[in-house]
Amino acid sequence: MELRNLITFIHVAELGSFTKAAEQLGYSQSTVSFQIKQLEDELNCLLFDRINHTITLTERGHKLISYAHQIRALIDDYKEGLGGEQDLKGHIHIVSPDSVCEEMINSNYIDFHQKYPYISIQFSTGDSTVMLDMLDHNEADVIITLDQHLYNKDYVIAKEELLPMHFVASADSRFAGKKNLSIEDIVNEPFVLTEYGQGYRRVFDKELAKKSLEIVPVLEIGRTDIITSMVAGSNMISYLPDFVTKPLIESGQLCYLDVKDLNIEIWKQLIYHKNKWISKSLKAFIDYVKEKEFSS
Amino acid sequence: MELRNLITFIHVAELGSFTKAAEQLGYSQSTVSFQIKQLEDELNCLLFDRINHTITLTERGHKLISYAHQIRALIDDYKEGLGGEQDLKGHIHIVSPDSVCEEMINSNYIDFHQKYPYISIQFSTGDSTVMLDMLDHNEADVIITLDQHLYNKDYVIAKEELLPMHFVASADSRFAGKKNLSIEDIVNEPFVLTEYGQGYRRVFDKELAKKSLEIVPVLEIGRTDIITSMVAGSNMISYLPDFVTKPLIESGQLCYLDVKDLNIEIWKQLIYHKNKWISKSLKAFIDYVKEKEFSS
DNA sequence: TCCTACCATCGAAAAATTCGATAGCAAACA
DNA sequence: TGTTTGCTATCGAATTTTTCGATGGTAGGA
Repeated sequence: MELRNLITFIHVAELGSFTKAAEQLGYSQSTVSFQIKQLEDELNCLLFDRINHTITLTERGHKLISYAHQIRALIDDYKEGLGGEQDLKGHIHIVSPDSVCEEMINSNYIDFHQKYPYISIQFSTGDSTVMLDMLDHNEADVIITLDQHLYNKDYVIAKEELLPMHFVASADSRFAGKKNLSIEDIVNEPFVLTEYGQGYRRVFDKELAKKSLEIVPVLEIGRTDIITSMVAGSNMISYLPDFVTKPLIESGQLCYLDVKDLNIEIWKQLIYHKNKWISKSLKAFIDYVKEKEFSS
Repeated sequence: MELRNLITFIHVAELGSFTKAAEQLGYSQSTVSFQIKQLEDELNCLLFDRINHTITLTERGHKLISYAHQIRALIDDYKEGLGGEQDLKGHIHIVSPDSVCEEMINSNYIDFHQKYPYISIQFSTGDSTVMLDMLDHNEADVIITLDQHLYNKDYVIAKEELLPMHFVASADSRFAGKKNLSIEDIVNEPFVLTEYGQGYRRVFDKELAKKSLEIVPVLEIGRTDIITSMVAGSNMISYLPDFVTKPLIESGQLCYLDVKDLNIEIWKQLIYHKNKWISKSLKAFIDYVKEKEFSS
């Protein structure tokens, strides 16, 4: 049974005429005859009595009408739903480094939820490798990386920005206020860094390696809030994105170290897979993140 | 949107694979690809994400699944309903002369209703001309005629029988018991007959005309129960089918007149239009009438 | 009686579906 | 590391289905 035939059937039944239905549908009359016959053959019963060139629904025809209407209604319903607001239901999985995740939840998520109450969001954290893998397996809808500048024809970069990075120490560190520090000056200090998997950590190590240097941190931990509070209360040094350290800088607990000779570019990138179907919900979310999470 | 594609879509979604769906449905894999693409093109959205040769339902795909299931369920439901008992719902319009109608209602209808409680029946009365016209306009499902033997390639005679006819008078009529009456003996007596439209009345008049005779009834009335009771209580004569007069003959209120020289054949025929779709209900009814209303 | 309106049917034309073959790609395997 | 396997996309050809126009028969109205 094909929908085309059911639609024709509805028209014929409503107009009580094959000919009129054909006109209305833009078919030839013989086509309508054929389509109805097709239905009748498949259902193995007559849908219309044809007596003296007048057609009347049979009992089964009558019953089919009601089913056909329901079917058509379902399809219309679905198609209408496609454009409508209720398309803003759904589930979105976003994966980002812990720091970004935390910031998002703290600053923006409530707003978003109020604006789109029917979109459910799953936040996960992961390092760049895992995140890209998740994109490849369609396990994440979008990811946010803090890493070197990524580019790959399989991915769409929805938005990106260069991320200021700083060495930070507690405000009363012996390096506080010193100008023109070199990386060599601090390379043997106790460091607390994010785990190696984290994008910017890897870039950091690699850049040091270029200078034949290596930093072995005394502590590695993903949670940047813990790192900053540790740095603030000890003589340890860390290397972190500005948005992480800013609050404690402003409150005077941390200070930047003026190290100029390490040239690292860390990008914050909002990425999804090029083959990903962007639902309305997802689009809303991406737009939201683009606007709120990225400064530019 | 065609149903074929929706069905394929359901299979693909359930199996999570174009290839497996193709096997299950007996299509080639390319056909399945094509069908899904067709759906997607029509709906102007992706139903599946295809990332690294693995497919996952998109949000819209997910929603479509639920609609598709509903649609399939409706169709299955209709098709199942076709064979089942619930097909024994319906409405039947039977038209017959008043006498037959009355007999049916009195003797058989209750039985039928108990056997098929969901079939609603409309009894109408009409004379032969009207009844045949109703068949031609699909206004009656079946008719029962009391008339000369009817035959026409457009009609199906479901059953027929020759109907004994008698002249009747009250038991104390001066003709009672007389043997070998001639039609001429009674032609000028007061007659009460059914209306002219009634089949056997017309046959009767025509047969008389062949003998250059005419009977002008003092009363014409369709209701045969009234005719018989009038005849029983007066000196009037009538000409009626045996099944109408039998009860009063048996109770001794009426008697047959022994008129032999009027050769009339009246048939009781159960007729429907050859193009009429015979629903299960209608078949049940026809079978019932064949068995109960016809002696043979 | 002619004319119009209606549906069924037929063969031809057009459109669609389907298939098989092929390619590209990733994952599993050796 | 290279090979095999399993998956989907795509292409052109073959096939099937759909559609059309023409024709025929019939009923009803003018």
